[in-house]
Amino acid sequence: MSARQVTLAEVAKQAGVSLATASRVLNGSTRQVSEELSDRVLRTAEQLGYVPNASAQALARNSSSLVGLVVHDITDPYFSCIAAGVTRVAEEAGLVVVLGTTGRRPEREVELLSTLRAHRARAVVLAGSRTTDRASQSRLAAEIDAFTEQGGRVACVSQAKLGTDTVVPGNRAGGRALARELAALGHKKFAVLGGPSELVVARDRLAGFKAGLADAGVAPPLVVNGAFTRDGGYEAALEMLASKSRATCVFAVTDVMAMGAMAALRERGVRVPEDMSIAGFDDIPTLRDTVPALSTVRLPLEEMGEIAAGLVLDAGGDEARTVRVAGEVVLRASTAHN
Amino acid sequence: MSARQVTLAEVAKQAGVSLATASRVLNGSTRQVSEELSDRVLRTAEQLGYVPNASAQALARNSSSLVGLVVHDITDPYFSCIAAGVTRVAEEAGLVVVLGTTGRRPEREVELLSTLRAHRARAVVLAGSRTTDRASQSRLAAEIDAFTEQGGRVACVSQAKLGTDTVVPGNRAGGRALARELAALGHKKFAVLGGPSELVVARDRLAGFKAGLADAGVAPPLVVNGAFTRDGGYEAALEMLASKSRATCVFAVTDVMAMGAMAALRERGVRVPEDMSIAGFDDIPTLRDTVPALSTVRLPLEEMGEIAAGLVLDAGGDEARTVRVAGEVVLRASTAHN
DNA sequence: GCAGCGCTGGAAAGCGCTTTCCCGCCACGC
DNA sequence: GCGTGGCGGGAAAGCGCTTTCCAGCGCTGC
Repeated sequence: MSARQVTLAEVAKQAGVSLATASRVLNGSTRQVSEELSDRVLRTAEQLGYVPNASAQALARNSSSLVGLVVHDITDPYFSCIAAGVTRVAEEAGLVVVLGTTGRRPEREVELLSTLRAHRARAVVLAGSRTTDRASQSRLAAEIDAFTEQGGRVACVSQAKLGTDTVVPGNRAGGRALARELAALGHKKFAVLGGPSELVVARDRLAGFKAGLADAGVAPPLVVNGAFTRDGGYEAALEMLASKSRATCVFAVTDVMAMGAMAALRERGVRVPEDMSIAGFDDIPTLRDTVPALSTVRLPLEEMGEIAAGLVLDAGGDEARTVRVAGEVVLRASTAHN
Repeated sequence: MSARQVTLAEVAKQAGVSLATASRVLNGSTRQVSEELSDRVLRTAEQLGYVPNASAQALARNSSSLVGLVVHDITDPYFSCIAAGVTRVAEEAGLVVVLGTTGRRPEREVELLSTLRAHRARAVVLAGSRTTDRASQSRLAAEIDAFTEQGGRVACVSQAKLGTDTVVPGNRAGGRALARELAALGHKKFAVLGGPSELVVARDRLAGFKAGLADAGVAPPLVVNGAFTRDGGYEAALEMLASKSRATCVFAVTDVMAMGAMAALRERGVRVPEDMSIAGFDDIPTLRDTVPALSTVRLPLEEMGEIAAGLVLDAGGDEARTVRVAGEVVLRASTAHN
């Protein structure tokens, strides 16, 4: 037990140099160290199995090698893809990712940010979807300020307007383009399975979709709201069916919701796409294996994670940068002509 | 900018007490502090917005509030479910989860463990699958030793024999039970899409499956190895079809592989389950939405994550504990009588 | 020949917290 | 009345590192 951790001081003594020199060698400061000493230090460090104490470094430097990542639910493919992108970039930069999950509770987001601040995380990627709730928005904004004032950087995925770097998917444009293509298939009556009305992402996609229908001269859709999850889609689809709407095409604002909706349709004996067409949004990887294959608006999820991590990691200017990524409509077997 | 972080010293001065007292109040040491002072400290801390510096605490206490979680690929539902379980428990315990992804490279696992050690992580959950490669095994074992000697705890999911706490799913038993049930459906010729031959999990499941077939007096299966991924399953299935085996039932050692295999069968016009039955292992959540629904061996993935986190977080005795979780055969639409 | 410079090495002052040690105070027992 | 012990409070010594500051040295340039 307790084979006391090797410290820099031990390495220095062993190598016969000062603490300062050892530190300079082992972390590559701006200062030069003669090759001879440098070698000696490197060698003894190696031989003693020296591992720097990250907490001590963080304390001395007043900045750690931690990058925060806040998501609602890591089992949701949307988030796990973004997480993959973020971790890849962070790990390449020699940083370490701290994963926080909110379970979709806005106050958890604030707590997590505060924890991350306590840990002097260098940066945070907020991948949760923004709500329109005033109170939680302002608490979040306060935490973000506290975080940035302390020298940390914050980037958001798909939630602009917080004064931070942001990766914004073309939610509105994607919804609009999708609506047009669906209308072009000849559908006249649409339904939308929307997310909770306070979620900005859901609202944007819905608004875009409506605009697209309007472009095509099609009547506004029936809108049914549900939770932003697979089960939410399932419930919403049942409700839609119960409403006796005559929709021939339904748009779920999220692929996960669409999956739930398809399950509901299947159970009720509604054939896709013969009886009803259905489309989602995001193009999560699991879509590849659904039958029929789901039409959707493709978002480069992992890449979005990478971009967010990139934004948050390179110093950048003072002002908030925004990177827009376009969604691409992908029609597959789940949507047919009407 | 730089609204210097509030320190304990400032709180103490402001409240008119010593550093020691402030510390004792704000972290609940064994020592008592009079209610009056305590109140004063609490109040000023609140009012100044004091957030303790986690690095400093970690340094002073020589132990942090970090818990490591090492997985191969966070987008794989198997791992993301385990991750969900681990994060839930960790967050409840007021700890913070550090996510590391290996991309299935054993040496990455060692690197990550070393990083985690540098951060003085309190514990680590290794969710990757163990390989049989000697060299990487011993390097990993060395890192694990270093980690535990430094006071950290390590738990593994599904990889026993490393001298650590372990959550072991009934891979062998599950495979065996599945084979029996499948044989009971009347199938005589089986194929198995196995993972890479050096993965212990894959081998165990395969071995169990073979044993089950033997129990039922059925001939040994054709085994095709592929990567432990969706695409690996796809490729393996194609290879199996090309081999002209007369198998009527195929077992993929992983649900993700089974998904890929189903895609391959679909493409080749092989109907499931009419032409061929197929079963997987794990029961990842996405299975709910495949058509036909996939038969599998259900593992309580999130719970396994919770158990692992639980093991690693409560001190426990010195000796390695092992928790076995049983797999439960779930027959669904993808398997039919022959 | 000497002031001045650039460069390398080391001493030491922190970084923000925890915890030991010590001190003074009070209640108690004799 | 005084020694004792318990208890609440504070001073200060670290925890392991980074970084500033200073000392020494060999050069260059006038």
